[in-house]
Amino acid sequence: MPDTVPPDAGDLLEPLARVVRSYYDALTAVATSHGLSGAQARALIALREPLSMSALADHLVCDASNATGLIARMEARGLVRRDPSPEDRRSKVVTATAEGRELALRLRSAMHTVHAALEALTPQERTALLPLLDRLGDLLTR
Amino acid sequence: MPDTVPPDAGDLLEPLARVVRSYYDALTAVATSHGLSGAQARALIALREPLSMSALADHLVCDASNATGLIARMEARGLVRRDPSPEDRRSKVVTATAEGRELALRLRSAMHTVHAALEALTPQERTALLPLLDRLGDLLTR
DNA sequence: TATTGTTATACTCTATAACTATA
DNA sequence: TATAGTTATAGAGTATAACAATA
Repeated sequence: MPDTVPPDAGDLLEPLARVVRSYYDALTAVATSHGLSGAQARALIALREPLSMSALADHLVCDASNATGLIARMEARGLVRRDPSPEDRRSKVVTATAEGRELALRLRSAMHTVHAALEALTPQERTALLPLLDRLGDLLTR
Repeated sequence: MPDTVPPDAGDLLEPLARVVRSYYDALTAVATSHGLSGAQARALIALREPLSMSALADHLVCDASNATGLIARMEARGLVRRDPSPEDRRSKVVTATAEGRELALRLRSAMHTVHAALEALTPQERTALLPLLDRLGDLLTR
């Protein structure tokens, strides 16, 4: 008779919170090491493809006026550009500059802290973890 | 021959990010539904026990002047109290009021979104998840 | 009339520097 | 001298309301 009493939800909450915190700490450390706020890092990562101001605000889940200020600061720093849309003269297209794209690349690749932790798992652990994470994500977002 | 090719770290990153995002969304939704900012919620949760201003700033990992403004706003709202320390006349002790403690209770118990998702796992899934979360937390924080 | 983006305004969070009172 | 807390100041992120240009 193995001692496999299933843990209750409370037993899982603490280690889950620890994983979440570590994940966020790693990501914000990367952003600030490149002199970016979290909001700016998120915007830059979203700008893989050019986006209109409203599409960007939707993506960042913030008000359009907020996006205006955010992008204005990033434009002043040379990370993005705002061009008039050729299709709709009300609209503007936000594009990452070469410098912005290069920084975004470093931001993405510099998620290596989290990536390395996942690499350090054994193949068995990885195989076991994947469906559990999928399931948990489904449960949390439904 | 089962198709158990172990997933690489990239395969795990996306579902992990989804879990993390859902977790944070749930927590901030709880805080804002009670009219609290994230910083205020964190402070209130930290104040299970009375703390000095500097101990609170340490806990929140922010500057002391930041804690002054934060606690001043919460004090104006009747959530906390600042009393002179009887031991060190330079120091003040921050204590949650009855209203603040009641709100903190609701904040803690209202983590039910995450809790419910964990409850919805099968006993087998919970048993499998716990050691993996522990291991991942260790890898991320070391 | 509705939409896109901006400006004006205001509040919170955050930090640095200078200050007071106390140790 | 060093520490605890505050104030003054500044900048970033956030939202609401009002506005111009365009659809």
